[in-house]
Amino acid sequence: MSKDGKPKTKARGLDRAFAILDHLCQVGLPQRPIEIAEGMGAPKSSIYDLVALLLASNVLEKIDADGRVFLGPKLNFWSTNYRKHFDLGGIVRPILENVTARTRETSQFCTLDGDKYYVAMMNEGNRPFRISADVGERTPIPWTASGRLLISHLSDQEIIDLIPEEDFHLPDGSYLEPSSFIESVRKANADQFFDFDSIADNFTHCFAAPVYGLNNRCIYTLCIIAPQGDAEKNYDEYRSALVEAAEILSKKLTAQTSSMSEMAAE
Amino acid sequence: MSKDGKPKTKARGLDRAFAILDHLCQVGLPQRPIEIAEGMGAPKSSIYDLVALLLASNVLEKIDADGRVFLGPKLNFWSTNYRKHFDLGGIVRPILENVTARTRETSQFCTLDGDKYYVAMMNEGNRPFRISADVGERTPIPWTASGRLLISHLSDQEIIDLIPEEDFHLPDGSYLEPSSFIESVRKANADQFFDFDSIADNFTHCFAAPVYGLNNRCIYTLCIIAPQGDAEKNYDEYRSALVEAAEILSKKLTAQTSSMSEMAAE
DNA sequence: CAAATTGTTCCGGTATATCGGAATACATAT
DNA sequence: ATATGTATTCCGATATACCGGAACAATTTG
Repeated sequence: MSKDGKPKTKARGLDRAFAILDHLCQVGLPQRPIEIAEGMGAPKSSIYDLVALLLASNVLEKIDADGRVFLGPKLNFWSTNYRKHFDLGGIVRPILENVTARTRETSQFCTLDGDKYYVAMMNEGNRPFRISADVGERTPIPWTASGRLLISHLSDQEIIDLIPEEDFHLPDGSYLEPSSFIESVRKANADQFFDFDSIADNFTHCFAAPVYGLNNRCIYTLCIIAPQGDAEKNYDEYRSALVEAAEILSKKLTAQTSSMSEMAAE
Repeated sequence: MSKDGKPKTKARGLDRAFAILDHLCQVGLPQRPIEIAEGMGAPKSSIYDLVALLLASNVLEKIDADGRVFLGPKLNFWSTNYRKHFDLGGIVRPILENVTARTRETSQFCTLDGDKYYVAMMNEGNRPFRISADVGERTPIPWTASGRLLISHLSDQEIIDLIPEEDFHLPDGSYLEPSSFIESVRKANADQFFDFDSIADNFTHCFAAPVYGLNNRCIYTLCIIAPQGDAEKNYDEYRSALVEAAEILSKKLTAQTSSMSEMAAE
């Protein structure tokens, strides 16, 4: 590290490679190596190297003749194995369907990726409307109801450290005080539930219930996105549907995980 | 590189990291770093390093207090994005269900990972029985009907180079001559179809039809696993059901890919 | 067709990742 | 407790990956 402000340290290939994958997720479209390098602010030659390596292992895939690449089939292979063991998909899908059947609203299965929230699975309600966040799209934690639950195991300081300053600036331009955000986190944890009028639009209401994994940490949430009128009218009904579904899911998922580690321990 | 037979070259972190993921897929259970190192025949200290890095980026996940790790939630995030764009899942699932509805047999969606075949999606038939290969399990290409189609774009030499010698030894102990395997590959390609009595057991029959991607390469297959009696009785019916489904799927998937690359090109 | 611009490959110096082996921590048996 | 065995961390030498910049190729523009 040099004496002035520039750390000037070489980035590790692994981290850069993963950053490429994250970058492509964010862009959501195939890109050429140079676009990736510029988009990430990374050295060109390194990105060319890494893209070639990732193509060779099929972690990236060449999409067109112009050299654009995107997430590759190897990821599908790994995730097929991941999902086989935790069986997200098989377990979660019917539960979402059940929630939507009971409430007729759009239901989602959400979790964290680093310091962001994302929707891992979605089940459209009977009268679908444009949802703020699409499947797989990373969204600032404070913008979401689920976010309150997903970080409730952290201390105040850890929360402050985790969440980037800019994520407290809500999409409507207003600023959410970290302290009042943390208050809502504590309340969500106490209630094992959180709901509020969506801050991404002004006509929907979000309900979120925690799904617990090992050592009772909330690792996923189930949530419902409903028009505010419906939400008010059916509040108790929706809330209990969601909480019950989340409890069932917690049991099923922890059963999975513990049976797997027992098998590993022979 | 030393003078005797030992190349003695350091492995690149990326490749080893990916090898760790592949190894865990193969084992199918959480493992401790030392088990991974020994299972892969890799240097211990390197594996400890890499496992720590992969844990930090959530590509691996700590499963129990003994330090066992397994595929992590980051893979789920990436694959959520992968699947969102290619929408395997959304497109393939109903097609498999349709095939199974028409034939009442177990249907599968298969592809390659490196020099091995695997089942990426499965739909159990109305009277399920134990299938030879589970979802996500890597199987030698020559053991499968789909394998013939998935490599049919390769030259004879490329096929020989790709497939490890030992994969021509079938599970029943017999040896399949590469030349006669290649013959069956060429026939499969000409027929755009392949079927045979399963070589993993002696009571099922496998049908496979090609799903084509860009430049008309067979990148996936649809297949049916049926009891031999049923297979014979309903041969034409099953075959056409599968071929029709595969054609529909080819169209849908290529439409996806090309629309994506058009968007990227603005 | 030349010039300018943009995209890709090549190359070499140096920061650093890999890996053998030693040191240490942990677990189990004596 | 002590001994024995196993798992993990630490450490340092050196092979090599990363990256700046030059060379080269492709594409667009005048």
